[in-house]
Amino acid sequence: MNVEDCLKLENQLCFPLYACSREIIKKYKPVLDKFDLTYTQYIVMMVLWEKKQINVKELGNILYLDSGTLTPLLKKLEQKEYIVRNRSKEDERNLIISISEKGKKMKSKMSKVPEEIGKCINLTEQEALTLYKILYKILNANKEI
Amino acid sequence: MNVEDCLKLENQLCFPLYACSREIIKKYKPVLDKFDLTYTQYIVMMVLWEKKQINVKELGNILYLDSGTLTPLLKKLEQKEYIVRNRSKEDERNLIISISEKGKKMKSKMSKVPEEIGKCINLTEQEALTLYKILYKILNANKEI
DNA sequence: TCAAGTTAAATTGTACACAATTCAATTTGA
DNA sequence: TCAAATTGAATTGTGTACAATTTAACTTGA
Repeated sequence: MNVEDCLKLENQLCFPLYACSREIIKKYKPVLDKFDLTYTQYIVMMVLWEKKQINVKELGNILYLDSGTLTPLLKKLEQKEYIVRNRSKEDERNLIISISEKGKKMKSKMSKVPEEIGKCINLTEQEALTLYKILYKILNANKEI
Repeated sequence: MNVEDCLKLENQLCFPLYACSREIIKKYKPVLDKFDLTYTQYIVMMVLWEKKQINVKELGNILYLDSGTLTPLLKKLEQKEYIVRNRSKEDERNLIISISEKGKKMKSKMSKVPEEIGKCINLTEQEALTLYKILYKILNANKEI
């Protein structure tokens, strides 16, 4: 590709990634609004449905987010009573995030969410799988450094 | 997929999209810092290198951004003297964004940027193309509605 | 054993994103 | 023709993102 063309928006890979990510997250909004969750809060809840307990550092590693983003977000989730924040007895530096009963109960109510969103994305099973694999190839390579 | 599994983070398609987008944009930072541009400012400049002139609405359509995001960002680009903001004579509602001489000159200085970023992404030519096509399939389908 | 180094969260400051509203300019239709 | 509707930016308010710094707790090594 020549110098002229390589700086065209249409020849970038990051731009459609960035735009696509935001467009899909917009589709989540009306669905998640019913549960008083933002998309970022929703993926935090997803981690907690699996892990039950986790500290901020580990949570950040999983979600590629730092304490600057997570601290205020976790405080909001605690206000909504979906999680509990507690300092670790063994190491006071660690803040342990635990899911609350209310948070656990929400999971079953949200079981239709992935399906609802899936309907909005016009990919074949095969395309979705290919996309998934390529994205994780990028993410995993990135992590190794 | 059962109800239990469909709410697992690892089974989501949006999450790696969201994480990947942010991870790649982070890679742009040290490169764009040299030009005193953020990633969003950079893609605005890309549009202007091609179009020379465009109003906020059209720019927003291309970048999937609204005036709430663009208005303050464009004011910053004007302060840096990369663009000029002017009301249209024909229709005072339209704000015409034009590239400045300084903005034009920056383009050639930035010709190595896409290559530098490309080196950070470990995809084969074929994978990159596949990813590109799938992302635009999603974006275009979304636009039609 | 305790000063120096490291670590985990929190804080600070900047910059998006975006929904919702406002404001001003233009268009439209009875 | 002019009030009502529409349109394009700007504004307002909330919620991330993230770099850089700070704070407090823990670890380490001379």
